[in-house]
Amino acid sequence: MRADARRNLDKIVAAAAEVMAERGVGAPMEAVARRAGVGVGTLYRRFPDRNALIVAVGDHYVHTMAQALDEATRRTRDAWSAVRDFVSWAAEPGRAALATALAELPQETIVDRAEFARAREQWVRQLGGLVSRAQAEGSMRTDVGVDDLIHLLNVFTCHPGTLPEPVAADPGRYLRLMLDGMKATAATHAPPG
Amino acid sequence: MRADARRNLDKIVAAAAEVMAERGVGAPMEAVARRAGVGVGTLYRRFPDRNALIVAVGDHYVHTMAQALDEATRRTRDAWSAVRDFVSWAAEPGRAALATALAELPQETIVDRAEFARAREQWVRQLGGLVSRAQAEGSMRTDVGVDDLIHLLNVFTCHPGTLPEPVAADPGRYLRLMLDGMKATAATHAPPG
DNA sequence: CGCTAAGTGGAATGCAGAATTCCGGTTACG
DNA sequence: CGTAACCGGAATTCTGCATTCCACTTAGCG
Repeated sequence: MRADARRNLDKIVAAAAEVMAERGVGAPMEAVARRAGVGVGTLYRRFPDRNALIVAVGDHYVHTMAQALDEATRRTRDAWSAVRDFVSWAAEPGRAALATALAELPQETIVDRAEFARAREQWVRQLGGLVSRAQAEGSMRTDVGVDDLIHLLNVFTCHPGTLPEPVAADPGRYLRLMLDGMKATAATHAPPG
Repeated sequence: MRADARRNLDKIVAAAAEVMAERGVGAPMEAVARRAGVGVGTLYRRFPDRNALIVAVGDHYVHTMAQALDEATRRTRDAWSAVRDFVSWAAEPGRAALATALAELPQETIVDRAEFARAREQWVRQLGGLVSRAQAEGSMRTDVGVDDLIHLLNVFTCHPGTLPEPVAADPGRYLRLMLDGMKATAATHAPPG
């Protein structure tokens, strides 16, 4: 594969991640091409159909996510701070793009891609471990779980286009509000059941 | 106006509210018609264009909202509980529909409808008063405001289609988490500056 | 009960925007 | 330099929605 082709391919995946975050996985192929600074022809040569592109974005996402989680874990002593750090990182602009894959793909095509599933499962478990530790350390409510965390991450991070503008502008602020609600001291209500 | 026509008109507004909540104000007219159980012809006879329909939905929304707020305020002594009550009410299934109007209309057409603007302003102010009282009573963080509350309501209540399924299924749970994060005791961070 | 104006559904039409193809023109690199 | 690998984007086809129109029903008056 020629060097320039390789470069374009990377640009395309990055662009696709961004565009799909903004407009959903069904975003026009041409929008992706334009954002990547290539022609539609180039896009189609590399990714025969939309699914192929989605798969690429999904892989990219899962990989990046796991890596960030690793770092957050390694950097901090207490679990709660690590969770906080990771969430803040994930909410940063540009990261948003990646989450779309996670949010919308399950219904599409990636689910049955073993490799993707495994990678995703890995970082979810990793985050889950952190949550458990935080709860064991008594710094996090026990009536919320990893899934809640992930869902909320998705809510504030996917489809920025459908979010009220101020929220889209600083999802981190709201995510942190959410985290404050998840702290052990914040619990006011009986656990669900 | 014939009785059956009247019935259909009501069904249409209700359906439009639902559909617009799910798919945005630009939702296909046919989808609205189908949901309402009428033909597109009927829809167009009553509402010559999309705007007319949006206006109807918007009015319906604002009116319902103000009323609910009234009740919540009247029913409870302390402001924080009233806020809680109102938010819970607004998150109930079926209510979601209405919020879209608020979230997307300003850029569209309704803004210049004095009546709508006034009604909206009224209930926002009303909720704002509640928030101020809650803060004065020391039960709510002072680094968040009415706008935050409204934005979050919109996030969890509009476009249920773009929300992760569990969140769409019970937005109230997450909204309450959020409220817990807004309680005075939950503040961990310096107010934004 | 019968009449008719009011009301109805949905097929038909027109169009905007997106998907996908194709190929004459470039460019990396042996 | 030569050429196989790449490009961009015009051209064409496809899809989905808005909007119109009219033959068919029905509420409700006399």
